[in-house]
Amino acid sequence: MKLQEAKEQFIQAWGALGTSWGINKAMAQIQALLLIAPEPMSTEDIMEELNISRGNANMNIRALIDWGIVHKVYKAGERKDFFTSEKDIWELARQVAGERKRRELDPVLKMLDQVARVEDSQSKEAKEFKKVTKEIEKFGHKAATTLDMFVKADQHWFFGLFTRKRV
Amino acid sequence: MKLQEAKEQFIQAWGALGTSWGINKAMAQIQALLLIAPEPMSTEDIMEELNISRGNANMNIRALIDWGIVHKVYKAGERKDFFTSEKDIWELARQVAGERKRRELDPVLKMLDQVARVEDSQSKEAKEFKKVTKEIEKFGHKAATTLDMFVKADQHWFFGLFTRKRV
DNA sequence: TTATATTTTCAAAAAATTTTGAAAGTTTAA
DNA sequence: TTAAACTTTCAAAATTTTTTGAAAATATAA
Repeated sequence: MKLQEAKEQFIQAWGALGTSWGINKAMAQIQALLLIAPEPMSTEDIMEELNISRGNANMNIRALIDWGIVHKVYKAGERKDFFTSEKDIWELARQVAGERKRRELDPVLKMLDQVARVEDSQSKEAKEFKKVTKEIEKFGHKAATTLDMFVKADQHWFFGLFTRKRV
Repeated sequence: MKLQEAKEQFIQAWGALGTSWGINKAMAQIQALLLIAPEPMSTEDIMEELNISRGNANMNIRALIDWGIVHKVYKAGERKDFFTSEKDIWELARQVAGERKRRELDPVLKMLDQVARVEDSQSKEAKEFKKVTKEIEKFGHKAATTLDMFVKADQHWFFGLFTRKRV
């Protein structure tokens, strides 16, 4: 396989994966492109390589920066901004996991805490509602703890948990 | 908070959560509704409660069955189909994790294996490409192993790993 | 069998999301 | 200062995804 073909396949697959995880295609593809780029890229480089507009590139680069996985780089003697991706995959996964927890899991836990205070608790309906939401809340808290550990953990320790023999 | 209000809040939050994980709103909301329903529901019950069309209800119920988290139930003397959700949250999470691994992670690993066979490996570009994709592949395999463990694991053992003291 | 109930399909419509591109805003060099 | 380089914004357009609803298909009872 030629390099160009391989790159295209990688970028397109990464875009498709992003899509099924609620991340828009351009954003995922920019991330993929920066991952495999040996040098920081400018907005124009990215626009050209992915065939996307300036506005699209700009917005998604900033979203990636907001996620903490792409960084602005200043090049001496250059006026434009350049961008690189975090390249350490463990670091990337930690960052994404931490952000998604904060943005999605934490608000759901808050909501579950709210709805647990349902007044009625005589009816069959209310009983089932309370039971299920409490179970989800318990699970959610355990997941939150696990994610917090993951975010702080050392890669070798973490994966070791699943490859070493069960005690 | 009144039960009706709590239900609505739960269902709408679940729908929103689904959306940010690449699952459509109706599908996530049907799942939420069945989770808190004390009895199996018919397509009509679901249509009415969520204000969605028959086609929409039908397609998404089938998608949920396809994911293995909603089941058809036959009610004696009734002609229509009724549906329930898997209610055990651990079981639900296992099922979803297993399916997503199969549908998304496995194909990406296959792609990475493909692109690793890039011919050129002299250029800086090709070197970086190989390096990064190999790193992702290694990480991906570890994630796959972890998911496989999760899917087979007992809840208490699994969460215990993160709450017990590190050895 | 026939009629009725129920489910499925899918083209078209609606809604949601993404992308564009040009204008406005900002920064930097001279 | 001014002007050029560069970045940001956002309304409109394009695209993608979801939803609808009615017709077709299937299943069940009489």
